[in-house]
Amino acid sequence: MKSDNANGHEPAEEEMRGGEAELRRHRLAKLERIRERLDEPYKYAFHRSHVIAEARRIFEGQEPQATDESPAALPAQLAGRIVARRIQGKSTFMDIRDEQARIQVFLGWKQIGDDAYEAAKDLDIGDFIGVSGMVKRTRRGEITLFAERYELLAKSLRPAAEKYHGLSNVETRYRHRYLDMVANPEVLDVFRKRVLMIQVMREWLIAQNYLEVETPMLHPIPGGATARPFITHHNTFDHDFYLRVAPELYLKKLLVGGFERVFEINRCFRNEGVDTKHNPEFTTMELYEAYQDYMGLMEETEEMLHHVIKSVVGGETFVYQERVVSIARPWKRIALFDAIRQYAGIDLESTRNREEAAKRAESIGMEVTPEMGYGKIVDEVMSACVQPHLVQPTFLYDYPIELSPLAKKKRGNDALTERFQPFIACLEVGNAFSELNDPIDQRERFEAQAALRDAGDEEAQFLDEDFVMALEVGMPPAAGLGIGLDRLAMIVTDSPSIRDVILFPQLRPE
RNA sequence: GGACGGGUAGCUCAGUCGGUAGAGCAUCGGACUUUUAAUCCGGUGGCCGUGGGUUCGAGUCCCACCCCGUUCACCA
Repeated sequence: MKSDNANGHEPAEEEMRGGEAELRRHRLAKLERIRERLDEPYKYAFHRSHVIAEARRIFEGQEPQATDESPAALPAQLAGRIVARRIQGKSTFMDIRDEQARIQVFLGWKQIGDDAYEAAKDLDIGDFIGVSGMVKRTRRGEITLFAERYELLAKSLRPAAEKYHGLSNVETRYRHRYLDMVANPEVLDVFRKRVLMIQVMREWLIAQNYLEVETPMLHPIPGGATARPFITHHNTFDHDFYLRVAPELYLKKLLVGGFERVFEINRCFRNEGVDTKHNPEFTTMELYEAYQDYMGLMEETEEMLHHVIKSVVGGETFVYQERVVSIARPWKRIALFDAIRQYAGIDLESTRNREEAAKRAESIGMEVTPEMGYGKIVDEVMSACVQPHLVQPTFLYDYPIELSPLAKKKRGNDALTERFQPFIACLEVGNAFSELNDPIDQRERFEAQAALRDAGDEEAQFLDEDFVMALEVGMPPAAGLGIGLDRLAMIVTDSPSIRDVILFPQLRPE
């Protein structure tokens, strides 16, 4: 059983072209030799005395002064992946890396013995090894683990990426993220930041007495956002379901049921285009707070985002794509129509007539197509003329009612809703409003959406009877907020593409 | 879906006017007992994204298609 299972008839070999197969054959031959020496190349465990960063830190702490006679040394057993190797006759230097740090390992023929030194020739870049010895500095000052013993912990059969340029092919980086992480360890930092960001936000919400809940991903009726859904099928019900486009309606049903502060951090799915700001599945945080309105929530949102971003970037300013962003409070707040007047130079508020709005948008060079309604025109002007100016954190508020079928009308202005969106570094990172809790109004809004749908708008929302029924049971006044966590992760990690902050972004299947 | 750019060795990339497909790194062999992008000598490694076409001859020119990126459209 030991030695006759590694000689090369695996299907993987057939998929490889010449050079790659040859590199793999070399490693398989080494694997074979290792087994012949009765050394299991895939170990079960290894006891580390320290992680590498810790060993380095302790060693640096006990280093003697330059005048001191005896050199400092730390006995240690460390483990990691071999990331570089410099063979020099009867001595060899290797760099090994664990999750946090790297360290140089010195293998000396005299120190580890002839057989072990010879066997070390079957080690490759990419292998995991465990090494016991003393941490000391070399003559050139490099902190180094001088090996007394080493053992192979796991053999790598695939060649490593180029040591200087690394792996830069974006398709390979996204399709095989593990290769990206191995070749470009700074990628780990991006995802650590993303994880920290979500963790800090969750802790903040829990500290504010929000209850974290989970609502369905499979929806009989897609709701809570204007978006095209994915369709899936349940076999025993013999019924189609939709992957959720938003958790909104379920979360509001929980307010009806009696919870007063709920949030959910989870995936949403939208069957739409893919680009640097959109992945088919993405992560949002949605919260709902009873007895609150949008202005109160705006204050809270600012406090939360400020806290989260500061915790992750370590200060009140950071750079996103070469522009300096300051999150110092208070953040700028501007009504959507004021922003349009200011940045686009046109007034879209004084008319609610679609044709007039189209004419004014066209006057500043916007293209307006026949199927665009009033709300859509406003949205387009905002995206084109206002959004590019919102480098510093800014809340836009009071959106036209056409764009917001789930938001409450603005007090004293039926044409607007009490809605706001936070923008940071010109990215839309969220959406919030005073939640519509009038079931009659809500039904009318859904009916307006149904009319849009009949007119061919595939993204218009469906009438959700159970949701309207819930409102009829009675929902307290409330404000709700959604934050796009992938977008926020882009901002705090200075990533130009959403794919850089999603571990396994969706690509066309090979 | 449109426009533009890209796809050549395991990785990073050259490839001129259409004339035998290259480099560095990795890998293999040799030298080397303190290197760190180690160095020196020698070798292996190619469906040039796929399929057609033009041509005596195509990595190179033409057509179609596939995949990736950017951007526009749509959206968060």
